[in-house]
Amino acid sequence: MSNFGSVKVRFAPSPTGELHLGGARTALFNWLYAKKHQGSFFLRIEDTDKARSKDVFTSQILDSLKWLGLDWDEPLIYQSGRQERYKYYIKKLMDERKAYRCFCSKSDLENIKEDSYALYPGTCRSLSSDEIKTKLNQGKSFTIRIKLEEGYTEFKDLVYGAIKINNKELDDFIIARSDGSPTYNFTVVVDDYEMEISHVIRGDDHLSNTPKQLIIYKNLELKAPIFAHLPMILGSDKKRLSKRHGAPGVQSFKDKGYFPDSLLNYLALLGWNPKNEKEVLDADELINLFSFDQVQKKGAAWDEKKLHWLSGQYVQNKNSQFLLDQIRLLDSDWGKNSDISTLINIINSLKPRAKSLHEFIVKSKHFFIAPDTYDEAERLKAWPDSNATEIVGQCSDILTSLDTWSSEVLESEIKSFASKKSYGLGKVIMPLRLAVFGSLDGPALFDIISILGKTETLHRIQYASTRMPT
RNA sequence: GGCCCGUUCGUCUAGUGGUUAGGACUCAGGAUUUUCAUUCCUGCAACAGGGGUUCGAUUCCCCUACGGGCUACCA
Repeated sequence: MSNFGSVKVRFAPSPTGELHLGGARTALFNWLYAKKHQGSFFLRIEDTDKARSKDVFTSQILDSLKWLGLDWDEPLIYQSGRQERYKYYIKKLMDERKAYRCFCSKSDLENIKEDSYALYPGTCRSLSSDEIKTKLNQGKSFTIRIKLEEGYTEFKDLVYGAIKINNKELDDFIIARSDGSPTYNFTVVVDDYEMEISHVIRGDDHLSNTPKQLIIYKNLELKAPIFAHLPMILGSDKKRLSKRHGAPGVQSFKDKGYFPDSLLNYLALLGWNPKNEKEVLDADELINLFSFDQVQKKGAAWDEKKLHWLSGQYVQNKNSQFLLDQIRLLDSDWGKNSDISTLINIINSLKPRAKSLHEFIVKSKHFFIAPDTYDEAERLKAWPDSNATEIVGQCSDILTSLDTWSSEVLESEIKSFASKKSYGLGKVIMPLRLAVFGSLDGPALFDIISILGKTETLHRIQYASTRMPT
């Protein structure tokens, strides 16, 4: 923490799309840093691009942040409501002659520049006041450009270290458009200053913008914050994640039944490492361990397989009642005809097999719906001949005669039957499993039968026997 | 084109001027299990290339290649 005051950070999404993985990671690191230093975490909606900004995206972004548990401090800032402040600072620069009007039109600029890469040559930089007056009287529109001085601009990035660039590489860039609206680099500076942001933590696509912003700070004579740039998150093709390339939204992970804490955990591991070998870390641990010197400089491709694995680790650590509540949030109809204790039993039986809430829903299907068809390959495997049919029939008789219906009793009865007949256990269990569950995969057979109950189990066997080899 | 940034197993990463270059995910094989999964064990697999500096470089420096970013009256 700096000696100058408390840590204040911000996440500044533009509402031109939903929150995707990259944005979520940026928000997370800001949040972690704020929490670690008992600082504040603010949100600023950069909605000045009127054409692309939409309110629905703002609320989607806020919803996603809430879901992730990245709580922010008030107030929520909208750039669109701050036009007067930008004007104030632009006027200040104009008054102090640290910025100037540029009357060049777009086509002028195309002609002036030798090629499209060339810097603005400063055509209007030293117009006389008479010239300016004349152009103004002619009603010529103008932009406002910042006046660069010779020299170097340097700063120390918390992730990338010392960065130094020659101001010659930059030109007198535009800070206000011809309609008077400020450009991004300018609004960021004004906002971060007025919000008293101590640390600007953002994607490294802004690394090259930082010198420009520093020049604005300098011309405005404002104290600049500390910068920390985060490497990009890439897709599996190693390309930068962006809205245009179909970057997955946070919402889609919620829909797939991933837990917010597992996604947060995963995201934290992308571009940062806790410097120990423990990877399953809750928010408190992340906060505790977080540090910029363990942040990577290179982009990181995200990998759903690992997220899936991590999610599975979280499933194992959740209690079953919680899982039930969460499943119901995803699908309010799930198991609606069963009582709670049955549902808890189902969840328990599926727990080691499910890596997301969604998988509970998929894998539990045949607890609720009796199978009516059987996969051909599985039939061949479990019911190769009439022998299987006979075994299932004998099991059915045993089950019918049972009064006590528990996993343990079922197991011992079926096992003793198998050994009495000298059947391998698989010879008994496989055909039975297919008959009652419609699948060769799934929870322990005796758990299935015990959860299904006597009536349902016998029904299913009865139906299956009509489909078995004779 | 210019400037900035980067490059360790397929992926996420640890790491050091002298290491059998470590872990995790994935994948393969094995053990356990009534199936699947879990769990456990084993295995495959990396320092982009070339020059230096050095007794010795994956590690420090330079170049090249490759990748990314900025170079907008987008953010």
